[in-house]
Amino acid sequence: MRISTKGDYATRALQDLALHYDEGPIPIEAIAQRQVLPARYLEQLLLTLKRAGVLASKRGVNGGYYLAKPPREVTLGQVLRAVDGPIAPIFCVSEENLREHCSQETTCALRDVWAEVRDAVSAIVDHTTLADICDRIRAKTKQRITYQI
Amino acid sequence: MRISTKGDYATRALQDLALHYDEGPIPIEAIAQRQVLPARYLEQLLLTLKRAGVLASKRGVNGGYYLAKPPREVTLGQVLRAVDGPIAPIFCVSEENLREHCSQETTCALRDVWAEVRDAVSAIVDHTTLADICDRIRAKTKQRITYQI
DNA sequence: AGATAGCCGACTGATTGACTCAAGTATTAA
DNA sequence: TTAATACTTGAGTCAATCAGTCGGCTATCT
Ligand code: FES
Ligand code: FES
Repeated sequence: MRISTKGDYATRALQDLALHYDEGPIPIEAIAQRQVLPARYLEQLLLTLKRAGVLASKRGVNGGYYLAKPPREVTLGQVLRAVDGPIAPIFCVSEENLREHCSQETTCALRDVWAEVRDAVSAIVDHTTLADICDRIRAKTKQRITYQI
Repeated sequence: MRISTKGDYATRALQDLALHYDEGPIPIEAIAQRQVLPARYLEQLLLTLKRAGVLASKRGVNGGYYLAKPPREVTLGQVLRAVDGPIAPIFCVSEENLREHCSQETTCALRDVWAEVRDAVSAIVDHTTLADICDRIRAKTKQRITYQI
């Protein structure tokens, strides 16, 4: 039940871009350094995120990537589905793949359980937006500062 | 977010064993045929399940595998953790691995989300027992028969 | 003794994961 | 107009994991 580094890296990158929303395009290299991610690898992740409509980009000097929509409108679910596939833990409960049926469906109750799992995970990632992430980080940071003083 | 074939096959096999609880030891080959699974592969899965305390076995003629505990006391979580690793979607929220910390923890709100996901999945698989699975199957079958008549 | 069936370790092939690289194109600043 | 910047594209690499097989051993029952 792991998410891949793609999902990990992509969400970290988006978290970073959300924190720097309104600062114009941000180059891959800047994100990679702040989040400590391999730049050339991140490159292709951001590209697929762009193709998925989550990101937009600007080339050349002062170019970079930026969110195509405000942080409030981007969910983790969109990001995860874009870089990894569907959320479903097993093919026979995938939102796509509706044609392909499991041979044992009639005598198998596991399918229902996997569907529950899928729905539970979806419920979380589809309701958590980048804005929520930012809020949590700011809350954390504030708390840390308060205690430090 | 996929479960591997190990998790898939193991749960299918246990579902089968639970349905045939009280029938004494059941040979691998019988399970493999009923559930349409590769027998030699299933062999090693059942063995790890035995080492995990979920199954017991008897050798020789009329031997086979059987549940070490009644179906009511075996959860899918136990099975999944035995054949695949921990449920956590990412290493930094794994129940084990408590020493290893993520470099970015203080400026990363994703960790909390992955923890939510882990808890949501755990809640399902740790509360679903093989007995629940059997009940569901029997309910399904009954329904099917009712409609067929 | 012979048949059955689990136990154990090793081995393999294919796929996927996690990257890296080279060359190209658009944009801007000097 | 040239140079620098930075995204775009496609291909290539390397290792690990996955999914499964195989041979031989040991225990048990008839
Ligand atoms: S695993 Fe697909 S129906 Fe049981
Ligand atoms: S991913 Fe581990 S703390 Fe953010």
